Amino acid sequence: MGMLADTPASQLSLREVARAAQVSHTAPYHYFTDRQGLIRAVGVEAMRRLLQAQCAAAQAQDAPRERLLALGHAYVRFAANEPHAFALVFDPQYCQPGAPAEDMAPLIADNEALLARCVQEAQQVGALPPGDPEPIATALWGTVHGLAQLVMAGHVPLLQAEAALGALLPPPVHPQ
Amino acid sequence: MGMLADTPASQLSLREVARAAQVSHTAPYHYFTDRQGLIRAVGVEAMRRLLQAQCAAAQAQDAPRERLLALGHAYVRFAANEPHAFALVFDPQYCQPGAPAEDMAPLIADNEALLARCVQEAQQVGALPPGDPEPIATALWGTVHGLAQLVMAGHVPLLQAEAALGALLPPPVHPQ
DNA sequence: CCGTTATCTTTACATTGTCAACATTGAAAA
DNA sequence: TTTTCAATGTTGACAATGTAAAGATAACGG
Repeated sequence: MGMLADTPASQLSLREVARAAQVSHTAPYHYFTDRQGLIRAVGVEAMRRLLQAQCAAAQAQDAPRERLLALGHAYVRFAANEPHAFALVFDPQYCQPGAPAEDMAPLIADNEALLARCVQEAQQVGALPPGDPEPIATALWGTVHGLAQLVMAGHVPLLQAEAALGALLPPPVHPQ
Repeated sequence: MGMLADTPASQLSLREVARAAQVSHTAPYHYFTDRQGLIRAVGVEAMRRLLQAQCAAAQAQDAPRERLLALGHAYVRFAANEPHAFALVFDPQYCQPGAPAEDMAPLIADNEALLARCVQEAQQVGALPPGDPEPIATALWGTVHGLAQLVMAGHVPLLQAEAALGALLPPPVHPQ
């Protein structure tokens, strides 16, 4: 019984997934305590993929500024490609950060560490203004997160979002 | 019959609002075609309030950079204070921008115009880099939108988000 | 007076999440 | 080998929901 591979939307019904798995409508109750339990599990799985996409993108770039940009692109692209999964990861109704699922918390920590590391490297190279890296990291997270959300909702096309990403990070000219 | 004043969450049931209005559970069908119709109406109302909050904040500031910051603060604060309303405005399930409700479209246009105006004024004063204002506006929208979303979801406390907002907009020193 | 319109009700139905009460089955324990 | 027991499933029921159809009531303009 290996469902979870479908994950169409966030508002799937227990009975639908049971039907899709050719199984009676209460069978999922032996694997998840709740409808929320099922959806949370799908959300954790999605978060794992999101983090992995960012890691891959970051490792593929050497220069700190390009690494930071690649991180943002991966974030936005993941949201554009798997909007349901992305929305689930950040839906406080299912995955609230106050009390994250046991297996969700380390993923969140890893992701924040990855961003913090990239921000500091970019600062050391002068691609970001010096000073406390925390508000800068928060602002950048907000930017990519907001662009992802706007692309998902259809307010901004993906290309425009990617262009905006590059426009905000200080212009690509090395000073001198 | 003037309900709509309650608007607790986005997942309210038709029958609940009917009960709250002391009315049979199908009475709302004479005012809204659908459950979606009801929620969409609430969303339009919320968007109206969001736009008005931004206008008020912008008018209260003279300097372009401070006006832009005030705009962002108003945006984030609205999301923090009325998360359900904010989430509704940007929930593509109810208010999809591809085919916005008739009364939603002008509000969106007004909001984009307001941001574009503030961005251009900030550029003229040197508070933002020159060049095509569109990607800059998109990036700034993304930033405030993402911070709003992260505050709502509980990933970032409101104070931290406001600090990040200030940290991203180029440092408050006038060049020279 | 008659017809129309707005407003609301009652009744009904399919779907959903959840629970309780069994069945089956395979492996560990006796 | 027999017994026990947890894992995995089933059937049947319940309340709540969204939606539809039909009718009731009142106001009001011709």
